[in-house]
Amino acid sequence: MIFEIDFNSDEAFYMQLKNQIILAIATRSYLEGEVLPSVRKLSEDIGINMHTVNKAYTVLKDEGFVKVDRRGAVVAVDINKAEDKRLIIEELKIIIARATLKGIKREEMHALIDAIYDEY
Amino acid sequence: MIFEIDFNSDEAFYMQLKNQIILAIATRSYLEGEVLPSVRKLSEDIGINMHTVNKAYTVLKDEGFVKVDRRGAVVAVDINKAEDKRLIIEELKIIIARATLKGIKREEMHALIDAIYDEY
DNA sequence: GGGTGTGTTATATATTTTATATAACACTTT
DNA sequence: AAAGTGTTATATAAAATATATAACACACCC
Repeated sequence: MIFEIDFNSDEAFYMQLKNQIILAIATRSYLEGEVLPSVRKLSEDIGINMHTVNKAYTVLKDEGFVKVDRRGAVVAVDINKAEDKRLIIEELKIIIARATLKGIKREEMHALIDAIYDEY
Repeated sequence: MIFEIDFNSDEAFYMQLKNQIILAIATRSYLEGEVLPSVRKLSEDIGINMHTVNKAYTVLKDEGFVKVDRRGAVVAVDINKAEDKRLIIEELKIIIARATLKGIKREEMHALIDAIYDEY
């Protein structure tokens, strides 16, 4: 799996990487129990600092997507945490507010959701 | 309409305000053509700096939700901008990746979407 | 016409966040 | 033993965020 940092983006590097890893897990590019690349290896591959990769891994751990031990960062999704779900719904409200105002009707949104779920 | 800043949140003040204003527009608390509170008034009301409110307004302008003239910031949603839609879809992919991993199934997501659309 | 209220711009300062660099530590695996 | 893990510590630099004070150009109203 190749991750890529957009150095011109205004999104923080660690956040870009975190999101790409979440997408990789959702699309089964990484399976439960698999070990992510080491912070040193990945930082070299994508051209950012080791500590920035480490921050991405730490956030992924805090958000319940991986567990980290001496072997490395292992995919381990912590499901059914009420707090996670609440946060997701809050973010959904905002993005759908934007979507409605930008002319995305309910039916189109459902179609988008289905298309995305089909990839996961 | 009352906006409120969570001073303990790790989300930037201008971003909190920006999102609350978008929600207010989506829920018809502010209608097309209405003037938002002045930057000075609103900054006093919610307890943050004038320039921070101004930044929220500027971002809302850049994202096509208001137009700003000498009268103030007027609600004026710029619909059907392809770039806006593309960005929304990108963000949807990430949030739905998180949702699926956290156990939110397709049917539940559709239900959530409907519930949110019902409020708009 | 003068006062008030707009957004806007400029300058300055302080804090926090982000990113990088180097080094070392404790532990595991080979 | 050697190499590879995450982790911690320290340091530095740049960018983002937030605040403060002041002024400007314009619109509106009494």
